[in-house]
Amino acid sequence: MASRPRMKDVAAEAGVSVMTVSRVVNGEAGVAPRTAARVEAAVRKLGYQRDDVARQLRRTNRLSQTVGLMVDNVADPFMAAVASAIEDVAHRRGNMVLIGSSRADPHREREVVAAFTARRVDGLILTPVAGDHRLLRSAQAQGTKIVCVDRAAPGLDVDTVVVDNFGAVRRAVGHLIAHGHRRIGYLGDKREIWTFAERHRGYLAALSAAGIDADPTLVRHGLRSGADAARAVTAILAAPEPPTAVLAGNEVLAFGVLAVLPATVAFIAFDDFALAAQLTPPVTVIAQDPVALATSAAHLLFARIHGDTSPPRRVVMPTELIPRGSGEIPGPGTPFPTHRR
Amino acid sequence: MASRPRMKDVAAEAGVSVMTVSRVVNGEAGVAPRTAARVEAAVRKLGYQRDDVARQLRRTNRLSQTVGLMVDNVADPFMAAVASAIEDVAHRRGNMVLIGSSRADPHREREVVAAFTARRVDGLILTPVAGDHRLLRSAQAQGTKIVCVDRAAPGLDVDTVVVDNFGAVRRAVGHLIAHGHRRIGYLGDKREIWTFAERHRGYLAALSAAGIDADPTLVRHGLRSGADAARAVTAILAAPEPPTAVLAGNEVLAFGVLAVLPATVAFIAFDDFALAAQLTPPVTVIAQDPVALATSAAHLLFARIHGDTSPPRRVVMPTELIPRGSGEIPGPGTPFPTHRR
DNA sequence: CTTCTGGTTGGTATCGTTAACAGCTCGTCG
DNA sequence: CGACGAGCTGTTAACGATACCAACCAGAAG
Repeated sequence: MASRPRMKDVAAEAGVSVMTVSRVVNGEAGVAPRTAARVEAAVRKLGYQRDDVARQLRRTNRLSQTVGLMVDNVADPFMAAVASAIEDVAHRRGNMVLIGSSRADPHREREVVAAFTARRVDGLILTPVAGDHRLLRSAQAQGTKIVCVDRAAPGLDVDTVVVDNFGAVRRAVGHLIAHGHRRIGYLGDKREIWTFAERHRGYLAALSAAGIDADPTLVRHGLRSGADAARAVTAILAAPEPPTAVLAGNEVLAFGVLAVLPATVAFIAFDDFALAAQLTPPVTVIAQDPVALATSAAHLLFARIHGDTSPPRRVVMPTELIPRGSGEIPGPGTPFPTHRR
Repeated sequence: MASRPRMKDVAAEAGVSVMTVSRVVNGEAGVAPRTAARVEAAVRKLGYQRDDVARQLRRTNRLSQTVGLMVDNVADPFMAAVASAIEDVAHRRGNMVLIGSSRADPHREREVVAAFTARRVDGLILTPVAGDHRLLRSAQAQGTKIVCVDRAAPGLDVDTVVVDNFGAVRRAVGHLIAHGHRRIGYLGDKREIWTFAERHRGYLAALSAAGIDADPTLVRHGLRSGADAARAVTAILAAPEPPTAVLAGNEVLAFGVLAVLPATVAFIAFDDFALAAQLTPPVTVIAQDPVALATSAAHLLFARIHGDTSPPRRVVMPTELIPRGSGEIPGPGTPFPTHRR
């Protein structure tokens, strides 16, 4: 197994110094065309490839051209779309993406962030779990740029790209109330996650605005999978006073709910998904654009890496309530169907 | 903005040499407890974190504890599941994952692989696009371990974890033929991709085994999105002699097809997906297990990184044809419905 | 003929860490 | 009481590249 050639091997082969090889390899000016050609021939002959590890160590700015992306779980379609969009922007800018999953576990989140900074990434894009931001603050103080996407990190002074989760859910639950529902179930992921805290707040605000007492037995937090959501909604529906409408806090939970929910119960899901319009009834959703969210976050991050020192921004992207049918199933509060079924 | 503390800063703070700091930071034996405690206090006080870039450069084995994962497109749910499973195994083994997308573009594939090897990753997990494996062979010769997952790389001598795409599609198309279909559409991604070449071969083999002449107008290659698939199937159905059954080569294409396919046309999709059982009719699928595939690939890779030099293996994981209804819609060849509808 | 300029090229130190080895301080044993 | 080994700590030289500066060589200018 041939070992990797070094610059000095290329230099020997081409009969020049390593400095000249360095200049040619990095496309710097000031090398005679004949010399450069000889070096290039040697590079090809030996299959030389610059060692970016050594390079990063020596360079003045120490840029690694690598950013870290910590998501909750890449298998989640929303996060997958985010990851894909970020990789795309990074690729266009000649950067690579290190990926890590927190699985909503603060301990694992710390491990992942520490591993990122130990590798001296230029920046971090995070969907943070709640909690202790000491590590992030220290990374930030040492020059690592940070952007939060989809979830804010209260108490941390960083660029953040999110949607108005509170407002979107308040409107969606208001929509259900307008269709005659008074007992509405809420299914969400961990309440410590900013996004779900906001969505739950929106749910409560809509009920309160309509003068409906919130019934805590209709609410389930901490659901991490479709199976969790299916169990939760089954349990809620089996109760003496079951809800007539249900809101699922994200796409993954919606999949679980849809496997068990009777078609008579109204339903709205946060996040649009591929087959929403093909189901019976078609599923009303709160749509957001993960690609736009992620692209915006990536652009913010690269701006910071390249020296933008303006105050942290919070970008709020729009959501859209798409009525398709499931969210317009009338509730007991309206004796007659509304104008739209 | 405080700059990052070095080992020498910690050494000065603790009143010891950098070697002692190195030993403490790496948990090596042979440091007096009192000294270690002083160093640890200094580490905490300064917020020191080891620089893995410098460390990797100096260490004898040069392991970066980083592997590169090149998928076609992380936004694809199948690839997202693969990425998630690989990240999970890597995390358990104290490794990180660099991610890159080829988007089925051989040029971009080369760029991504080159960026991985320039960063001196310990290993690569690839879903390769067709073609030229010179770069991969050279990376391999220089000690980078390589494993292919979901797609084989003919001509490259590496561990490979795949399913029997040929056999699975042959059985699925045979299933459609057994239900009376003779005109069956095939929708696939680029034929240069090994997996789709195999699936298409399986399609042709099933037709041929039943003595049916393959009609090339029923076949579409190179479909990269649900929208592509929707257009393709619409066109095929508008032809004078439309198919009575359709096979979609993967999940993403299935989503597109299902948005436009009349419920009278039989349908089978490669890959199981979340709402397949909730559609009308429920969708018959060829299920495979992306998590098992990826986990197996990751284990193979880490075994290689840790010195396994046995001959390259090819692991073939099972698929399962799950009849749910859409694939059992009878065709014109059976005047009476089969025993199952 | 000397000096200067601009275009090339090379030498040396260094990035932050670890490998290898050297040296110091004890306590202990012959 | 001197030597020895165990335990601990420090010194030096890399790893593979780039930053910085010095040196060289034409040809042009004085």
